Amino acid sequence: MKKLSIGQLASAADVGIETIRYYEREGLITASGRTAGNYRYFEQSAVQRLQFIRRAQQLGFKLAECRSLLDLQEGGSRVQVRQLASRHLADIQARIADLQRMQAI
Amino acid sequence: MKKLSIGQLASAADVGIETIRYYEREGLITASGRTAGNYRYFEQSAVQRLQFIRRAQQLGFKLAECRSLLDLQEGGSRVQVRQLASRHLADIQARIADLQRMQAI
DNA sequence: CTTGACTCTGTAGTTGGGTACAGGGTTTAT
DNA sequence: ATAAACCCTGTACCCAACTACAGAGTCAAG
Repeated sequence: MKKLSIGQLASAADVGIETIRYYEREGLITASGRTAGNYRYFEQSAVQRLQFIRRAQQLGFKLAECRSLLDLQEGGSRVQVRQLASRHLADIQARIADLQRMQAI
Repeated sequence: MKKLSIGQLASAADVGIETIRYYEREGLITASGRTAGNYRYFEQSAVQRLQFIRRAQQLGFKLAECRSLLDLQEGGSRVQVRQLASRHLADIQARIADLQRMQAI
């Protein structure tokens, strides 16, 4: 499969280039290599990875939590990912119920 | 009903004193008055107001959005509050569904 | 082979949402 | 009446998560 430059990845995943470099520094994503001229290149799967991060983030996961989720995923322990995620989702659903219960809303 | 000092309000609503003063600066809460010695005092209802803010925040509302919600509430337009909130909740639920749909999780 | 778009590192600035004093005045319990 | 606990303003600092350069090197279309 064709590799992606950082700019191509950025527009495919709809995030900024600087954001990708930031995520790399924070250990959330890794370029699969560098060109002779030191340009990063990424696998197509990086698009999904970024989308995963974005979604988890929108659900209130912090970047460090996203990293944990991705690490677990990497280690192949789907069960743990599911547990971590559903604990978080349960939390969110409780908060929603909470808010809905408030007569003010 | 007995009024609350900022410290009493803070512990009743389980937020920091500095946070309350910050919310006041940002227009999210107002002291109902000041003592002769310039101490703020708050109504009991301020506790609910702070809890409302905290809950909305945990659901991903920004402080400015909380302020809008509270303003609408103040204006008595429950319907608009409900609309704004449920639009947001729908959004969250869509994101949850989204994440759940990702086979990765 | 040029030129314009792209990327590199490094550093600095921004925004949102607080949190921490300093240096002072006020309340309250005894 | 006095000491401990509380509160005041103002300013500065903090963290997360970006975002914006600067100055220099690289790539690709014509």
